[in-house]
Amino acid sequence: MNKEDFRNFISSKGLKITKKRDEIFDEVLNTKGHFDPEELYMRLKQKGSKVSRASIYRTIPLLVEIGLIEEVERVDKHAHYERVSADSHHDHMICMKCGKVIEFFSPTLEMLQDEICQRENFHKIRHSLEIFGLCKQCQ
Amino acid sequence: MNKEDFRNFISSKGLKITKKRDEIFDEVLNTKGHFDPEELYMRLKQKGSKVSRASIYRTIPLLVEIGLIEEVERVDKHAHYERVSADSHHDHMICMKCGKVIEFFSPTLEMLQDEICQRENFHKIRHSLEIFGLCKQCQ
DNA sequence: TTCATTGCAAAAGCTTTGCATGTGT
DNA sequence: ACACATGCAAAGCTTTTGCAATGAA
Repeated sequence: MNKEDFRNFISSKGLKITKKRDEIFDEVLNTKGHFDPEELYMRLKQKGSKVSRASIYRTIPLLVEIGLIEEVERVDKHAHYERVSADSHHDHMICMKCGKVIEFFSPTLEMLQDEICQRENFHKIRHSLEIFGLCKQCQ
Repeated sequence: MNKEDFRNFISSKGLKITKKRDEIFDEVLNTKGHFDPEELYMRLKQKGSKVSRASIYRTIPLLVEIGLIEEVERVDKHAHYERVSADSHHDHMICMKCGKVIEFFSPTLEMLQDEICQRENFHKIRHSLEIFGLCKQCQ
């Protein structure tokens, strides 16, 4: 996923390539870990961008549609997103008190899932595992 | 979990056993599957109850605390709850073509998760595993 | 009597939308 | 020029809260 893909996608939908969309795309591309719309907005503001919250909210669905990000979880009452990176799948532990998200990856766990799917003749494409509980600090 | 437990819990917290709390408790006890606060409110209204939304919102945390229900997922932008039934946890395979849901349970998988959480000092309360792909028929 | 509880309506917080203006094609 | 995009402020929704009245212990 690079800017070229993004632009082709935008064009092919009959939409327009604009400065604001570019700024948002770039910022998300540079983002590691989770973010919510407000954080994204603030980060752009700090960099001197003049985007509005409305544009953030209007662009996020496009980024989801093109597969750049996905909605992870609504911890409190707002949405959280995360960049999809083909090379680094991982699962999540989510603290029910402070909302912290701990990413982890377990090859054994992945293999186990593959086995279970084989047994059921289910062709696995992707999965999502979220463990809810209390982080070290909040217990 | 029965009304006796509920009343003891309420009393032991120095709170009061009221008609409204009873009504809400009864209604949740009779609920199968997921619900959100609005649905619960409407169902009570239809049965002639005079509860207010405020009481629904104020009582739900008590029901969560006593373990009658748990927050399942914020699908859209509002909270969803589900009655806890100790005997039947399971995970899901979801067919991306026909939408079929296959439930499964793997003790090994559960144990593995417990281990991972221990390693991170994360106190696990619940989890949700969803595998997306194609079922036997749809491949 | 004494606090907790309730309902109401107002407030709060996140997200969406109408509209006039601006901009890519 | 035309259609889509943008910002702003207002509206929408779910959830929370202050307050006066009510009710349980």
